Amino acid sequence: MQSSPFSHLNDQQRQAVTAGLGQTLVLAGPGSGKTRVLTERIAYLVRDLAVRPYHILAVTFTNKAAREMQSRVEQTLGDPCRDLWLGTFHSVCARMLRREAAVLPFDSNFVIMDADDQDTLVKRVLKELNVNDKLYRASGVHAAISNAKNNLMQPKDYPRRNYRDEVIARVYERYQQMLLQSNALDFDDLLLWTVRLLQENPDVVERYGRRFEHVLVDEFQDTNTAQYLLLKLVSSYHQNLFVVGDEDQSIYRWRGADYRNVLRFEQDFPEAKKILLEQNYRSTQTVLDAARAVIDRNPHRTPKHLFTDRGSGERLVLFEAADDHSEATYVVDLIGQNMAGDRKAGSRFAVMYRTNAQSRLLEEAFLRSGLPYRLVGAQRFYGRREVKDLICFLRLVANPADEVSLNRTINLPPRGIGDKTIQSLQAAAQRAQTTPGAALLELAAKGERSAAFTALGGRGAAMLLDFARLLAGWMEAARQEPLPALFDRIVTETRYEAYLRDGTEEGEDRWNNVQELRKLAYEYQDRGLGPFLENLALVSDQDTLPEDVTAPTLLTLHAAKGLEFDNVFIIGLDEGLLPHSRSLDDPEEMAEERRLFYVGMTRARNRLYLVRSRQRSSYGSTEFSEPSRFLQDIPSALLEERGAQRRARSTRPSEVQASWARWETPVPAPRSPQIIPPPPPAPKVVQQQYRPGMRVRHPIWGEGLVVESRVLDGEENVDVAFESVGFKRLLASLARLETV
DNA sequence: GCGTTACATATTTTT
DNA sequence: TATGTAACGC
Repeated sequence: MQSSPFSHLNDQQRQAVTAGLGQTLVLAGPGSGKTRVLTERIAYLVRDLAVRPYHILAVTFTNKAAREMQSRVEQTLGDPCRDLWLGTFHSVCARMLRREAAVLPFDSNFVIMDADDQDTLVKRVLKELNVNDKLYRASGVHAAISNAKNNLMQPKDYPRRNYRDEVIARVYERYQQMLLQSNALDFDDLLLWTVRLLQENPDVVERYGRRFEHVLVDEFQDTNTAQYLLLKLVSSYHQNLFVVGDEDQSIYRWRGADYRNVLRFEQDFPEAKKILLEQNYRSTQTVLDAARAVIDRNPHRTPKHLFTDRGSGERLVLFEAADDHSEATYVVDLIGQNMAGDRKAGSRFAVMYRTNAQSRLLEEAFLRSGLPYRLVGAQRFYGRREVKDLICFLRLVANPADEVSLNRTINLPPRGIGDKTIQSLQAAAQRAQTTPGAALLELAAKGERSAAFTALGGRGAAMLLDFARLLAGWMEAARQEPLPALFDRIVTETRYEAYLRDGTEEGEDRWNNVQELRKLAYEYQDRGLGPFLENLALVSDQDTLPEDVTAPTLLTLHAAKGLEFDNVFIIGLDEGLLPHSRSLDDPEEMAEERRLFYVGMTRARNRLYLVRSRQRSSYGSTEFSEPSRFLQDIPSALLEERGAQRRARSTRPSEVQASWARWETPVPAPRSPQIIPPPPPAPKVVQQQYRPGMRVRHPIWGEGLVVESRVLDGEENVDVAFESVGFKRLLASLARLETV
């Protein structure tokens, strides 16, 4: 059937897959088949160019993407491809660092600290250095440190422009010291140390450079400075760097991601080939046009003209609810009606929102309606206290130098070791030039008669000795017994079960989570403790989510990236929420909010519902809100308005409107000018000249298509999609438009 | 050392 | 509103 091996690809995709040597930049719009391009490219290299998988490195951001790519490559090639080095940035780095630990200031069995641990550690340093933690909030300092690391700044490089910088630099320095003392790296370190490793060791960079004949990267727009440099280093020998991304889907700026790496790539490699994937296989043209109208307003991007052969499809629905309760009810009712009793149809729906807090009213509405739902993200399995507790016990066993884990577990469940005792242990360790963990183990080895024991003195010492013996026993068990046995031993010997199961329902839930974790440990019994811990640190929750493929999905816009659904609801389209109030004063952040909305819109295959509410309660108090500025950018020809205003005018409410009307609560009379609903359209004093669908010519921008035209304040406003510059809003009286 | 109460705080969270 | 943290008193 397949005459050519690439007959299933479009021209642009084929060009990308078979691109020659050197650097290649593939700008892939949403739904344009970028995963397919990446996997086909790998298969092409192996099958047609006889590149050994051993010489290929492919990097992604998520484990999910890595797994998917791995299995698709295997499918295409019909070979397990074990030598292919494919993984997330962080796992690839961890692997390299463990291999090359000989030239690094830590052991190959280092532990990886997650965001929680980093926070804990920052707090400890703030306390230790007597920093005013009201003025220097841990989260802010942590962010500053993380930012510095992402930009490859070490403590000594930290710019000290003011007193605050001075403080942060001091905290950073001590923080870094403590990590190394604990034989630990945080997420950012994985990247930072790898870059340093390659920069400072010519033989190492040459070894890896020679090995990786081809380097491929997914979601390139989300790379930070460290990752960008890493890619350059690792591809420095063969110079075959193939990156796929989309500036318009960069939504992790706040984590150091910089979509401008796309521009930097073009500057650094002027010879690079650039390929645009613009054919969309997911959405209707209406959805694409609406999304484009929104994203085209962002500066500094490559304009893209997404098209589809799926047809124009239905208009978007814009619904304005009276308050946030009816917003949620509207969504759930509509989903219920559309599912029409077919339980399995639920998976075709997704509800997306800016903040996790918004899921709550939705959940309540789902519960009331009796429909099942699937919530992505919100409370993270590994973040749960009891799960984290046990992970820390295990981490301590693997690496007794880990002070964060030691501090967390030493008095867990409460066994009479308080702050004071911990402090004296720390002091004793410092005197002996060792870590508290090592001091404990020594205590366990020598017992009551040791000098260390007497030095600690009194009741604290006895308690410490108890714990030290437990720890020593577990370490022995870790050497002798399989992982699940170690796990059980820890749970039993700490009486953790009794501590959790306090008779409450919550206690049972927590205990169940412990059982879940044990199951996972069981799966790792062949690989052992080290790999288990690394996996816990580097694997996200989405990977372990129980997949109920039949229920509607509730998720944040961030979590939605990379997914698609037949019907998408985006709720909370209000100023202050989307765009979020925190991004109002920074144009870069505002541009990111726009991208976030764009990502959400382009998840929809068929129908897109945009929902807002005139009033919503936050932190207990109720406030009025105005429609999101992004809504104005969508040509009204693409929208079907439903909801409060529309209902007032309509003589015969639709069934949907009738159903949500039950829940609607009366809107209090507006009291201040800014909450008065938009005025009714001004009376038409001008005859409309342009209609959607007409082709027009502009003296500068050339030909374009009228998407929408309406009369406002006696002026005809025309929205035109130009082939050259994209979307523009013009005044008919001023712009010298000609009809073609 | 531990449990209670008052109080501040509040995006997004691939790894 | 709800949640986590800090100070307080036993």
